[in-house]
Amino acid sequence: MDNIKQLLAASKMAKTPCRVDMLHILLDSETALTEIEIKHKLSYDYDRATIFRNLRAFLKTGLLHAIALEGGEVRYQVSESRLQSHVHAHFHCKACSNLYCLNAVSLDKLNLPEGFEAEEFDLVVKGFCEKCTPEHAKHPRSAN
Amino acid sequence: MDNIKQLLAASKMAKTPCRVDMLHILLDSETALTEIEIKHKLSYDYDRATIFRNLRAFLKTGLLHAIALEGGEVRYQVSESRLQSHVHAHFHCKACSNLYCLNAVSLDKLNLPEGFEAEEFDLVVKGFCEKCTPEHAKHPRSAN
DNA sequence: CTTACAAATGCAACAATGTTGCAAATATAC
DNA sequence: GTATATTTGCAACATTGTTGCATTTGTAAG
Repeated sequence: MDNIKQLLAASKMAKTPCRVDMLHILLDSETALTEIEIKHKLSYDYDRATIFRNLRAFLKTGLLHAIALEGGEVRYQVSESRLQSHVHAHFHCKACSNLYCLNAVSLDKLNLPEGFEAEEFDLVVKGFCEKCTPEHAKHPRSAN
Repeated sequence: MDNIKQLLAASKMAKTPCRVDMLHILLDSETALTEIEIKHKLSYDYDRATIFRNLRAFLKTGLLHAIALEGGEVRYQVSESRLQSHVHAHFHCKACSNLYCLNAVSLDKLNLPEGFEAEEFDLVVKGFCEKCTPEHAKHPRSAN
C-alpha cells in the first residue's frame, strides 16, 4: 500500500486511484497480466485510454515491463529486479495460459555469431505449470 | 522456386501467386519479417485479408512460425528446422530492429520450479547486430 | 485440353484495439 | 486554500483483426 506510493513517487508519477489500483493488482498477481485482465480486475471501470496511457507510462519509467507472447498477446508485470539482471525469463503454461516469472536463470555463455553484441535476454519457456502437469490434472492438455 | 512448390504441396496448400510470392520473400530474407514488411515486398498489392489468411494458414501447417517481440510486434519466418529442436532463439537488433534466427543454442539444464514441465523454449536476445555494433557504425544507437 | 469441384481471392463490413486532442477533474507544491 | 501541473473521461479517428460471400483461380480427373 505504502509501497505503491513509494513506487509512484520514485517514478515521479502522481498517485491517482487508477494507478494505485493497477499496481495493487499487478503486485498481488503471481502471474503477468494482459491489459484486459487488469481492466477487469480494477475496482472501477476506468476509461481504456486511461489504462492504456498508464501502462505506457509505467513501461516508460520502468515500473512495469511487458512480455510478448505468440499471437501478439502482451502481458505486464512489475519489474522488481529489473536493474539487477538483463535476463527476463518467464514460464507460459499451455493449459491455463498463466505466465509465471522465472528467477535465477543464467544464459551467460551463449555463443552468438561474430560481431553480435548481446545486452538483454528474454526467455519464454512453454509447458505445463505445477497446477496443470499431467500428474496433478486429468484434462489439462485440452487447451493450447 | 521449385522448392516453394514442394513446401506448399507438403502442406497440402494450393500453389497460388500470393503464397508463392510470400514464401519467396520469406525464404530470401535473412531476418524475420512483419506482416506489413511482407505486404510491402510483394510484387502485387494483394488484399490484406488474403495475406492475413495465408499467414494464418502457414502457421497452422507449421510452414512458418511467429516470433512475438515487445510492443506486440510479431515477425514471421520459415521454419526450417522446426521439428529438430524445441528451442527457438532469435536475435533482435536494437538499432536496425532486424530479427535474426540463432541456431545451435542449448538451454537444457534450466532449473524450473517444482512441478513445472517444460516443452519449448523461445529466446529473444537483444543487442546490436554485426552491422550496428559500435565498432562498425557511428550512430546506430539512435533507434530504439 | 476441358470439365467439375475444391480452394483461394477481393471486397465490403464490422469488431477490436491503438492513439490522440481537449475540456473537466484531480493531484501536488507552496 | 490557491495556483499550477497532471491525469482523466470522452469523443473521434486510425489501424488492425476477422468474417461472409460472390467471383476467380487451382487441382484432379477424364
